[in-house]
Amino acid sequence: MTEHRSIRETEKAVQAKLGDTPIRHVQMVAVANIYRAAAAVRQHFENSVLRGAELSWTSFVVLWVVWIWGETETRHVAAEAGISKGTLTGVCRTLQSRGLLERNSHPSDGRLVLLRLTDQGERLMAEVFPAFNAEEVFVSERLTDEECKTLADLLRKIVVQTEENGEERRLALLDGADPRPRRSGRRPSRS
Amino acid sequence: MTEHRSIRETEKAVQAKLGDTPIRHVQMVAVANIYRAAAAVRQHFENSVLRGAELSWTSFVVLWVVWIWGETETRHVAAEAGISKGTLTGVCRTLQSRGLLERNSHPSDGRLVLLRLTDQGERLMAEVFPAFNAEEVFVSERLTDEECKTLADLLRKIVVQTEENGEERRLALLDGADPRPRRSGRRPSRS
DNA sequence: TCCAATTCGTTTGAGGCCAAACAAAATAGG
DNA sequence: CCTATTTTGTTTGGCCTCAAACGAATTGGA
Repeated sequence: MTEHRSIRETEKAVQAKLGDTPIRHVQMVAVANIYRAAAAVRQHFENSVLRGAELSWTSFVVLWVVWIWGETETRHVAAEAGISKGTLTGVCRTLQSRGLLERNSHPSDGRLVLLRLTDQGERLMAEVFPAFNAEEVFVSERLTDEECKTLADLLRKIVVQTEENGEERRLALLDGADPRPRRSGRRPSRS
Repeated sequence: MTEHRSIRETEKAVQAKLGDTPIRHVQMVAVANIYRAAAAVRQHFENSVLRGAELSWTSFVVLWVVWIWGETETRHVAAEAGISKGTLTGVCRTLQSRGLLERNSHPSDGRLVLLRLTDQGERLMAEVFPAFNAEEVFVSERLTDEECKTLADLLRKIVVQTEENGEERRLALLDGADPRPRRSGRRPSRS
């Protein structure tokens, strides 16, 4: 499979490149591994359980949120699934066209849209979720239950840190300057 | 910011939904948090250090790999960066067009392509990497160095598990059946 | 009772993302 | 030699992804 260079080798190469610049290694390795693990896990799920159900990771997560919480406003679904509202619009379109999801407008607030699983969506999730959990168990097979808890706990601290202090930090880094626009994205219509 | 439902609430809702079906919760939470943390961290980095340099997460990782290891064959870069070779082709095109990366053919094996940073790429990385590491420190601010090591270690076990046993597992799950093609992707030209 | 400000979901534009199909090159085995 | 087979990077097709722009709807003041 994908063969990576060893941690030790990498550290040495980094040190050689940086020389004097002081680098905090443990944090570097921790963050790198978060991302590597997330990619590996996602890959495995998409190519095992999800492939059979013709679902991408994201569509599964969206279905999961709506399945667990019942009829839900899109803004909550986007937040819970960890995707932008624009992305959600597209994913819902796909799921709706496959007959798994239903979109209804809110009875009293015309801006809101409510999402609900169709019967077919319910049936799919009842079948896929246990298989999904079985893979969660598989990928964490080398961890004890206790270690899983520790892992979840440490990761939660990182999530909380970025969510609670991230925005302030980003502002501080800009130090008054205007944030650069993204390289991609919609441009102003005209001035 | 994004307000999530509490773990406890979620567990309760899941239990209500699943009722009898036995679910391994600690693994579920651990895997969910890996993904949540990866997304949160990536978001923070893209909107802080990387935004200023007009780099996406992936282009940064690609530059980083080539920076650390020097002139490298594309297949190694893709593996190290954790992206598919097709994705790498596109990312390289972007980086090359911005004058940060150079592509040279291998002197003795005509199939290979070698990647190298341009001087401008070198300069950019020398500037961006320390800032990047500072953000790695920021997101792990609530963890001690010891906890960072533990975190990296637990995550590594998950990566190793999926990389060493994932393929076999996926084959076992199929149990002889042909793997379904992806929903998206190139179709056979004609038969 | 307006009318400004806010809060939604959608659209837009550019890029990232993968697997499978593909083409070019190198290697292996007669 | 010369033909399979293998190994590379590239192309393709369909989706995901985000932030900013946008329009529709609601809310808050005066």
